[in-house]
Amino acid sequence: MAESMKGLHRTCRCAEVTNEMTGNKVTLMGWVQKARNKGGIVFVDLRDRSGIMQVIFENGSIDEAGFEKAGKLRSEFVIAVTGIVEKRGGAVNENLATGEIELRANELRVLAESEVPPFPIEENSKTKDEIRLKYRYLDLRRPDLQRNLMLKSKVAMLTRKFFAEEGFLEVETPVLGKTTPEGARDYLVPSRVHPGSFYGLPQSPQLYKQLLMCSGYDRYIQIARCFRDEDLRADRQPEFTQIDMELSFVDVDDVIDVNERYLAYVFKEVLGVEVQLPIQRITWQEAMDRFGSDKPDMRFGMELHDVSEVVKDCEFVVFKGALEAGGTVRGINAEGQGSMPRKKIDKLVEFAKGYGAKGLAYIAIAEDGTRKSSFAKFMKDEEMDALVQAMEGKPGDLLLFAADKNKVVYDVLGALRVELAKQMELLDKNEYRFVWVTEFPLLEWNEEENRFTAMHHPFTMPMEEDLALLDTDPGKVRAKAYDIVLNGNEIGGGSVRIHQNDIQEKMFQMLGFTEESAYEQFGFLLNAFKYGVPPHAGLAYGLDRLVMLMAKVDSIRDVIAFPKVKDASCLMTQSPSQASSVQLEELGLELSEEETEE
RNA sequence: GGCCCAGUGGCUCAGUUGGUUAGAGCGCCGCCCUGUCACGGCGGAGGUCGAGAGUUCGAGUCUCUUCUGGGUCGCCA
Repeated sequence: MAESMKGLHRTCRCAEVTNEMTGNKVTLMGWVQKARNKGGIVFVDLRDRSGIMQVIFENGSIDEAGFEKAGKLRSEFVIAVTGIVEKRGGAVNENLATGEIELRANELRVLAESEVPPFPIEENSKTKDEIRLKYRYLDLRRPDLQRNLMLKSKVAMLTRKFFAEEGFLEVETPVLGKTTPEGARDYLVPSRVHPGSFYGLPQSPQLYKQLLMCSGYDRYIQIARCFRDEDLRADRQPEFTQIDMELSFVDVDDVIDVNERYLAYVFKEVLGVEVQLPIQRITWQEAMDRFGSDKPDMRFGMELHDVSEVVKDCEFVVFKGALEAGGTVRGINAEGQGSMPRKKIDKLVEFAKGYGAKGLAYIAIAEDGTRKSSFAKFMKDEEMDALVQAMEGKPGDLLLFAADKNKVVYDVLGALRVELAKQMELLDKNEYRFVWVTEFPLLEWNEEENRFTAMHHPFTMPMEEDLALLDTDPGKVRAKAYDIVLNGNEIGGGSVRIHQNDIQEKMFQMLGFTEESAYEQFGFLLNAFKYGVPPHAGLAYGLDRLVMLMAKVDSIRDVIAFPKVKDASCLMTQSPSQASSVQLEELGLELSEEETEE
């Protein structure tokens, strides 16, 4: 039976009781983590988000009724205990911050009883996600999730503090906005007042922050909710949070400067990690050539080697064919993996096929220097020697090669490099290696739509020295766009924006917009730019992804209080759910028969 | 939309070439226990093996379909 807490005030949280408070009378409130009833004495581990305090109930310290109540405590009961902080009578528990003390209870109130929870409320849960997410309110009681959310809160707090001190203003932008077909799918919100019309939820506050620059706000920041109706991943949720910023009268270096100081500040304050400044910068092209990825993990080597020149005269049709088709042959050296069993290599080949490879050629070098290779029979001995040498292959190494169009070669070897690093245990979550990737291509050819699309977004400024290429070879134009990459994860990205009408018009042309369609979608921005737009640039971080790495967890769900599952539904609330016919009617919406049957 | 992995008491798992009554640990319930903290002792309850169909004398085990969750490719300006 639930009792009232009337007349009681919580003194502090459980683990905020210190050794110095010995002898003090305190009142603690929290959840029963564990009750150990020894018959004449009852121990209770009392838990709240600070941690655990052991409470001891003993006849004499507490009245008969209270002692009897203590004997009936069960896991997850919510209780209030008043008592005296004492040095422990028994052994010290070194696993607890409060391990040298305990609370001798004088009074106990059961504020709420609890049913037996469907899974253990404990650290390092082994319970499957499905159950944890259905009972997320219980899952969130677990210390690791509580730590993650506290960490996230701290990061957000320090972010606001840092940027405020740097002269940034926090401004809110609308969640109900204009839908834009470019880029990710928007979530649509039907308008009741305008039947048949829809708001779009923001994929990011991009256009609004540029307008704020037009309006003279100079340095803007927002911790903004963003929405993308795309498929989920371990590091992607349909609803997520960006640390979004924009600055006026700046160029690439200014944005990078303030942001690397920000990262150093947050990592120092939160994790005690020193980030060496300046953070290394590499161009997109270099990232692709060396790591096969635009978000290279710099914690290990295993860089790509272009061996096209070395194999250009060989008779191996796979290499020959790729080169003749304008592609390249590149390889990586998995050092010390030369004795990898055939089965495991076959798995790597399958893995590579998942990234578009037709196959994977390999040379395994045994400790005695003998080679096993999938393609030696097509090669002269001296060609093999040259190839191994080009790859810096030593006895005990495994050399893996992809031959194809450049994009495929990059994708395959880039993914393979990371996969091998995982298998070889080269990835240490305590190591934080940042890198700026700069000079991204401005445009990307879209096979499906048979046109260029913006790699970043249509307002990204081309590099001045490449402007002439817009007419001759648009695919080669580099942009003033940059990503901040941490341990192989894109944690943020941004660009200098176009603020010149002629360049913006050209850009829209390249993307296949007519003047009308450009104005229809982005007219408010283009008009705003007619009235004096400062040069501006910005950046946005994925806060959840950043915190995920800081918390050293593998899923973004572990740093979001109420995440969604793979099909973007919520196992706890059962959202999304059907709307009533009254709601639909008000919105002027009608469902097809197929949809109503469900 | 494609591919891969998993689904067996509340939780985590085992279950052999298809073969009697499906097991374990933890948790739960009852009794006992005054220094436990992975408490201990004794006793007990608890299972449509995700669902459906098929093969078979016989299916947790094999086949097909389907559902749920996870990972991933596509997608994510």
